[in-house]
Amino acid sequence: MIYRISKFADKCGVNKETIRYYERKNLLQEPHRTEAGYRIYSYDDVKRVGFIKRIQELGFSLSEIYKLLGVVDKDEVRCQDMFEFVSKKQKEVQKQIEDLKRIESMLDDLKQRCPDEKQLHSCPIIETLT
Amino acid sequence: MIYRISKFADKCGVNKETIRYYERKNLLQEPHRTEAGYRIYSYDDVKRVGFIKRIQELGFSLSEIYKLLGVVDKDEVRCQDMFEFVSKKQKEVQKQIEDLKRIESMLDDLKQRCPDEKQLHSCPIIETLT
DNA sequence: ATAAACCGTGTATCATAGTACACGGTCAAG
DNA sequence: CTTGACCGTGTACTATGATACACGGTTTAT
Repeated sequence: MIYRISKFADKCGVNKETIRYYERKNLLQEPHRTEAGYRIYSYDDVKRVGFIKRIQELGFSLSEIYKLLGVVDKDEVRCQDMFEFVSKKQKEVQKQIEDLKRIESMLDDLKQRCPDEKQLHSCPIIETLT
Repeated sequence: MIYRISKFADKCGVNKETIRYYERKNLLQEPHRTEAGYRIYSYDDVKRVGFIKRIQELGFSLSEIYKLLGVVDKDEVRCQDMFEFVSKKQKEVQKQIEDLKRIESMLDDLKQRCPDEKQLHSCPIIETLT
């Protein structure tokens, strides 16, 4: 199974410009080419893009994924390194959750200040924030 | 109390380019000018930038703040509108928290798959995601 | 009087994650 | 054998929230 870029992008569920973009960003190594210079991809490449997309959904940026792929591509100590990567990201996500919870309760606070008849009063939210 | 842009930006705790940027984005109305064309600001403007910055920290984007300021600047029904703005943002933040919690538990799942001696095995995280 | 500090406008740049388009070559079907 | 679909490269553009810089005019301090 060998694909040219359009079919490959379809298989991966992404735009073909995204594939070229990932190549420029070195998330995908230079693919083999036909004699006319067309990129050709294998099913392994589909799996790699799948990996990128799934880990991206877990909150990793492309530059983090680039480093992570460096780990994937080397055999030594990758298990240890992956564990650390994931642990670090987990801590970041936990912090984001805490931050958002604080914001959520501040928004709730603001709502509590509103009078019951919202037509009749000056706005305490604006006053609180000014 | 009247300020030119540098002192004004200092009072607001932002860069003066940010002030000009907010003006371009219509978050600040066109300021009065000296005869030489220099922008001049009052203490009310400091309060307005303070409002922008505080509400930005609550997760509102500048384009949302732009709409919100439209509410602030009109007197009618602003209390009702503010309440709705804040409620809508609160729901968004709650959703973000839920999403991040799901991600956090997925990251935790991945960690659980790791063997105890991280040197010795192939990496289950990579296998799971591939 | 002159240098330093300040202000104006316009444009460019940063990071992030792509998307779009122009221009030209290649390939397959009718 | 020509048309349409596909591919290549390079460049520009999207949104977001600023930040920086060049070039020229103004104000302030010494």
